[in-house]
Amino acid sequence: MDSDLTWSERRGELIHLSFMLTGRLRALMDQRAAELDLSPMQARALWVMQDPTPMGELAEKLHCDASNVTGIVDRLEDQGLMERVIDPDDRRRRNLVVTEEGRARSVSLRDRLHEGNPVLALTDDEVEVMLTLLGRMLEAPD
Amino acid sequence: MDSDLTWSERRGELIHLSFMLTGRLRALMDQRAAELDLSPMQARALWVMQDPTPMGELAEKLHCDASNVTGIVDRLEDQGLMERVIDPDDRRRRNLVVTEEGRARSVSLRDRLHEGNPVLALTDDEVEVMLTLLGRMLEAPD
DNA sequence: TATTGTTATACTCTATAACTATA
DNA sequence: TATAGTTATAGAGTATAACAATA
Repeated sequence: MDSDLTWSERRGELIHLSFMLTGRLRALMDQRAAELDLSPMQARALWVMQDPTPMGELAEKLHCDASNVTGIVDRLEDQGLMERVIDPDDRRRRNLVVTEEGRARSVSLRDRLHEGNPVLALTDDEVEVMLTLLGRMLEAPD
Repeated sequence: MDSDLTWSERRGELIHLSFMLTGRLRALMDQRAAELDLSPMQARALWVMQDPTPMGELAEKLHCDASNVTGIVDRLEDQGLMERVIDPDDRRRRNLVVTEEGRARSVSLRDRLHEGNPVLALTDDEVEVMLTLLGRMLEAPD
């Protein structure tokens, strides 16, 4: 069916454009993070964190191996932005807690991510539509 | 104005969700790339390339420093996926050309990026809307 | 025995600065 | 002098495998 081919092509185009947007947003995030002395992964850790979060759970949220999280959290701890707290119920587990300073840094990052964000090109109505579509794309399990 | 505050919050939510989608798409890209023996940056280079592209232009498209491109292209050349061709009009310039094998690898990657892509959660009509909105977000200069 | 997290390793990515060769 | 690209360097991210502590 011809129209089917067209739909397929449209989806291909959408996938391409979504990766182009991803590249832009990544560049924006990394640039703003660097202004705040945060490496890309440190920034993403602060971005996705909701304390308390065990190391392994943070690894999942960052889409990387658990062994990497050790170093990333080490450097965040060095900056006093995060703390490891041993879970009293399971002493193997380290619950990550964002410090007050870490939360302040996270808020600064969030504010800076508005400036120059491609999302600002949308009208208010389009923002609503986009929120709905993003919600549908993200509701599927990871 | 109250409604203004709401719009601002909506945009904040949209920015947050767009970065969550970015994280998902990055993980998907890196995973599929690895299956094809491509590092994340090698995959992105193939993804954004449109030959012939000088080194510096590829650096811009990858949002990274020009010095990094040397190594990335070295490794792509090692795999026979790309070639440096000295520009006859300006012998300082190296034009990058994707080889036939490189193009095949690129097509494989594109095909694999459809499987498990969050974009598949959208209906055909929603895809059309999303294409329009993405186009508006990306039309502004980088 | 299984799980949580760390360490060791080798490779890739990263920006900065100094360099080569062309223009 | 200016530009295109490379090299050197130091730091950060990456997966794999082996390990420690705890369950």
